[in-house]
Amino acid sequence: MMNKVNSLHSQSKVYVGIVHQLREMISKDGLKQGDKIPSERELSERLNVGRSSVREALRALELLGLIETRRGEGTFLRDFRDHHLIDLLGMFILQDHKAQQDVKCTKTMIEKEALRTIFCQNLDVSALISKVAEDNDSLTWREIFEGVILVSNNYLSHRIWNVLNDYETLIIGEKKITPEIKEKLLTLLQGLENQDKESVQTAYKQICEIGDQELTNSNIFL
Amino acid sequence: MMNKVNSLHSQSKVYVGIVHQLREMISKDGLKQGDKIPSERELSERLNVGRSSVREALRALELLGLIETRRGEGTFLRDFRDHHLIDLLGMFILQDHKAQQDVKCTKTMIEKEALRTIFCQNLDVSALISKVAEDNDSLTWREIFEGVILVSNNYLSHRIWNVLNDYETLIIGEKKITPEIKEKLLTLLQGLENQDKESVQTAYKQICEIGDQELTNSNIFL
DNA sequence: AGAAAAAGGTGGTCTGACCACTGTGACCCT
DNA sequence: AGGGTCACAGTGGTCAGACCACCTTTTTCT
Repeated sequence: MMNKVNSLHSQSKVYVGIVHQLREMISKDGLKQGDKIPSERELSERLNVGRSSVREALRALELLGLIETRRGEGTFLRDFRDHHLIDLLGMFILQDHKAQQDVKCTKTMIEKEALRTIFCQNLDVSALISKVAEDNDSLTWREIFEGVILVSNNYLSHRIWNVLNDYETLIIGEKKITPEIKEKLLTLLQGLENQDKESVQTAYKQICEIGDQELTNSNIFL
Repeated sequence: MMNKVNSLHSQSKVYVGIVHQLREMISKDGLKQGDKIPSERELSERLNVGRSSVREALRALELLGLIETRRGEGTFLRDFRDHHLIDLLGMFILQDHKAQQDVKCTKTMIEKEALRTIFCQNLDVSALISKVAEDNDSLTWREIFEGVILVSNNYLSHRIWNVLNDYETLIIGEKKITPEIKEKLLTLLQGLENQDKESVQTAYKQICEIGDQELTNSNIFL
């Protein structure tokens, strides 16, 4: 008898096939984060494969942070934002300076594009402005730009940005919001609201410069 | 008797400990890409763990693209830049939210950024020009823009673009290079070479419009 | 009814077995 | 000596079964 996994992905190893089966299963059954997936033994039976192969697939996904296993309970889907790709990759490619630079460029690209979209479509940033305007010291860099990108309404970019930001944070630590940056941020956001292209551009550029400056001071890897 | 892996990472699961051991082993022995790492059985013995646990760790790293296994030969380190970060993200993040619009926007963003980089740094695109200029009917859309992005020298963006392009191709099929587009492409590339910002922008915009038009004709999902 | 004990399910790990594939080296024939 | 063949050892790929530790649920006892 032909087993399901191999019949669909005949050239792959079993565990890779299982990863694919799992993905299909998740989307077919509409599983969301926090939902429980079948037990290892049940998967092993349903897919006609050994439990060790199921575990190889599951452990791989777990290392990536896509699933979470709780002994005695079962295996559950995690919030995809929580994946550990970053830690893993960082662990292995930390020494690659070019990679770091690529991360920074790509992240900046997404931020700029988000600002551009907001500007061109004149999207509402008033919520962000009041958030920044609040005298809140616990405000993080991530919250701000995550907000910006969310407003620009590109889910995919948001995901990618999150990954890149995690990576950067891992390497150089959390960026602080200084009063100086806060001021520039307000200028930027108000520029977006008032359709003042010039001030948006210069403010963003200044923010980046300040960030870079801080980066070179704190990056122990450079 | 206490085993090595658990003595160092007592709270972790065994396979996670093995991943760490492996990383240390790699840096201590100065292993480079292409080098062979010990066999599963030897690792199992050296670390005092079961072979299945070793395999769970190895399979996870393989799924990430950090190592490569060849049956009958052994396990080898891969080029770390070949990691599958993006592919995996694509597989699990793009699955349910089939936000085609997001894919298109993000892909366009990368292309524009690449063009901008090439323009600002005045990078050499003569190779691309001659490639397009050749009367070669087998020229694909992918080849062109992959070339553009490669010239811009952002590996990470390149990887992301590849995934997005694959995804788009899967949904709407391969884009054809019509003579009209070919002409615009040449205009664009020559604009890059001659530092003619205006013609680059308008040519790219026109290319996108033509592409969109074709897209709405052929997209069976819309 | 409430608490304690037992049972069943789940992931975590190890062992041993078998298969398919690869490289190597001994062996044989010319 | 040269060239080819073949058996063997090593490697990853997979499976089955056995424990263990832990959690939840059910049953049992007080």
